[in-house]
This record gives sequence, C-alpha cells and structure tokens, in this order.
Amino acid sequence: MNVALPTLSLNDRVAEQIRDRIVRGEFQPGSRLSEVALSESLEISRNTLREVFRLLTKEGLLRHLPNRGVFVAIPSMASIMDIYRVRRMIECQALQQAIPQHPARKEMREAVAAQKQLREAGRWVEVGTGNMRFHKGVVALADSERLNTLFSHLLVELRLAFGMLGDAEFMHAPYIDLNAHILERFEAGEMEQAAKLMHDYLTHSERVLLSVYARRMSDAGMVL
Amino acid sequence: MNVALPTLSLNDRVAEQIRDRIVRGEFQPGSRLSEVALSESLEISRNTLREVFRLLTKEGLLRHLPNRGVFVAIPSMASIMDIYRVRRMIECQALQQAIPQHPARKEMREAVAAQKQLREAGRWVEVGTGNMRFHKGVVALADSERLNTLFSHLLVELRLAFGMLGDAEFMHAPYIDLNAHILERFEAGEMEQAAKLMHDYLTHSERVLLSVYARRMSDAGMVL
DNA sequence: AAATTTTAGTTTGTTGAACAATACAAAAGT
DNA sequence: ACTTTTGTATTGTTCAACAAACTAAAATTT
Repeated sequence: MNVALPTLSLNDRVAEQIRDRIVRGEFQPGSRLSEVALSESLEISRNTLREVFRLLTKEGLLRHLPNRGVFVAIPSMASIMDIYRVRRMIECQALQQAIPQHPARKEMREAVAAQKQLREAGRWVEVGTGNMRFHKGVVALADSERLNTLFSHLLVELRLAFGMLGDAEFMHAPYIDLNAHILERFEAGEMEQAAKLMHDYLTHSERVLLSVYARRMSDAGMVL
Repeated sequence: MNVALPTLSLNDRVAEQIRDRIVRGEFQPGSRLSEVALSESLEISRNTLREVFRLLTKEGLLRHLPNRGVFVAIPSMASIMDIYRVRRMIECQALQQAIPQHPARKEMREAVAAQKQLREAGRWVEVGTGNMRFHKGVVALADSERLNTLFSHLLVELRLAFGMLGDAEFMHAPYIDLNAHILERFEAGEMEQAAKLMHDYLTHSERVLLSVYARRMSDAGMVL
C-alpha cells in the first residue's frame, strides 16, 4: 500500500525551512549564510546544503558571490521597480483576458473575505499574506503554470523588501478595499475597468514602497 | 593586475556545456543522465555535477525524479501551450507599450537582417537561432531583467521541442518576412498593429508546432 | 502458465573528511 | 601613509563510503 506520504525530499524540506526563516526575518537581508555553521545547525551535510543553496539562488532569495558565499538577497530599488513592471504586465492582462466565471475567482473571493476579517482583528501581518493570496489568484486567471511559479518567486522577493520595513498596517491597510473593488468589477464582467484599477493600484503601491524604502536605506546608510 | 578573465565558475561552465549538448540533440529528450557516468566523462566530481543538475532543473531543461535520477525534459503538449500563452502575453504587450525608438530595436533589426542572409545560404538551423534573437529583442523592449531571463528559459524549452522535429526549413522559413513586417510596423509607431501581427504569428506558430508534434509523438508511440 | 515474492544489483541520497583556491584581515616592511 | 607579506577562515572541489530506493531477474506459490 502506498501510504501517500509525499515525504518531501530532504532538499525540499531544507529549502522550505530556509525560505521560512528568511521571510520571517530570522535571516536578515544582506547577511551571509555560512555553509559550515548552517549545515551544522540544520544537522545536514555541507554538500546537501550547497545543493539547496543553488535552488534558492535560482529562486532569487539568495545571492551567490563566487568564493565569497551566499547572502540573503537585498532587493535593490531597481529590482523593486522591475518586479512591479512585471506585475503590471501580468496581473492587468490576466484580469483583462480572463472570463469572469474563471474558477480562480473563488480564491480571490476567499482572500478578500479573509483580509476583511483579519483587519478587524488587527492582524496586519496576516493581512499581508492575504494580499499575496489575492494577487496569486489574479495571476491564476491566466491559466499558466509558468506564470504562477514566476509570480510566486516575485512575491517572495517583494516580501523580503517589505520585511525590511516593518509597519505592516500602513503598508497593507489601504489595499483591502481596493482588492474588493477590483474583484467586484471583474465579476461584473467589466474586465477593462478591473485591469485599470489594478494598474493604478500597482503603480501606487510601488511608489509608496519605493519612497519608504529609499528613506529607510539612506537612514541606515546603506550603499546601493 | 586583474586579468579581467571572468573565469566562469566550474558550475557555470559545466551547466553551459550540458545546456549545449542538450539543445544540439546530443542528449535526447527523455534520456536519463547518469550521475556517475556523466561526472566521469566530464571529469568532475559527482557532487559538483549534482549542484549543476539542480540549476538546470530549475531552468526547466532537466526533470528530476527523486531516487530515479534526472532526465532531459520532454516538453509536453501542455507545456508548449503554456509557453505560447506566456509568449503572447509578454511579447505582444512589450511591442504595444514600448517606444519605437527603444534601443532594443537595433537587436531586432540585426536579427532580421541576419535571417534574410542565412535564408539565401539555406542555413536553416541558424535561421532558427536568428529567430530567437529577434524575439529576445522584442522582450527586451519591456526593459525587465526578470522577463528577459524568464523568456530565455522558455526559448530553451521550446528549442527542445523543435529539436525533436528536425525539419528546420519548414518550421522557420515562413516567419522571416513576418518578423520583418512586425519590426517595420513597430518602428513606424504603429504598435497596436505590430502587437496584433505578433499575436497572430504566435498563434499560428503554436498551431503548426503542436500539429507536427502530435503526429510525431503518436508515430513514435509515446505516452504523454 | 500466471502471479507473487525473494533476491541481487544498480543508482541515487547523504554524509564525512580532506585539500586546493580564494578572499579577508592583521602584521610587517618600505 | 602605502605596499607587501603573512596567516587564517571560507568556499570550491574531490573522493570514499554507506544507507535508501528503485529495477529487474530468479525463485516460489497459486
């Protein structure tokens, strides 16, 4: 009998764990991950850890400098702009081209509902993850496996940037109602309108993130 | 003095070499790449090769089945459709949104010129690579590093599919003039028109590829 | 003879240790 | 103050070994 325990491979489990520790801020952006130290603390061999490093580097979470080591990626302002450029292209067109009855709208609905509840509870960090869930739903409208994985990588990178800021309420609060509005327009069949709203949303969000980011960077005296 | 020899890391060099051997058909799609055999033939250690495998797997060139080994990916019909879906989204919008004076048009021009020359010489395989160059130029119009790398990965996957077909002339010949036409419209500032041409181009190309592919697959008795 | 189980062999998964090559920081010399 | 030297820590790479999982052939049962 196949017990159907997917028993993720060790590689995958370790990768997942490191991803987690990065996005929850345990490993700060820019910090170096020592091969020996980490492999010992995780109780895996150096070789195995190196394989995982190669994976996470390709995902954009780590930066690999030859002979120097791997570092938690620091999203530059340029890459933030790049990410938003891609998001505008993908998300807007996804909204515009999909049919309003697309199954992914369920995910979008649930995400918005969850966000509204979490707002009442003041759990802003979780509101943020709800936001990502909503936008993943939007991308899912395009029915493309490759776009989905690309997008989830982008979101992890963005999460890194947000993580350097704290201040979850200020960043996420304004967008809950906007999400709801976009969803509403989309389900009403007004895809053009929904796409336009999304475009403005993204441009605005980008601007806010960049400005806060710039201030924080210069305050910390970082050289980018 | 820094000799400025970028001395690609061993990892990168090996990855590049394997990529080459795959796209030029030396490693057939679906075939397994043995860790011991390949590492011995390349005169590198098994560990190093495994790291490279992880890289190429994330690029979509290899498929990794746990405890079974890594195999050269066989593009399924579904993934071909997926790739073209992404291409339509990215390339059309790139054409539509860019300014006609964008520097990337130089690359597009040169690619078309090269294609026309190669056609006279009947060097159809190189016409194919010229085609990829043109479309890379189109994507470059979007000014997004991430879209560029995504796209080059897509093209390598496509190249795998084309590689299973041979028959380069039949596949590439009709599109040279279309490329030229698209470029012309774009430089004339008629971006909407250029985007529409590109959309038709891609839809047509997809259909041809899929039909040939389906026939070839059933002939070979492959189970997809 | 067909189906199942045993068994043996091959390949990947994972580890540990070793050494070479490179980068970094401190000490020494000019 | 600047360069050179030296020493040390870290990554790059290899090798060897064994455990775990898969594959296929042989042996057994039905």
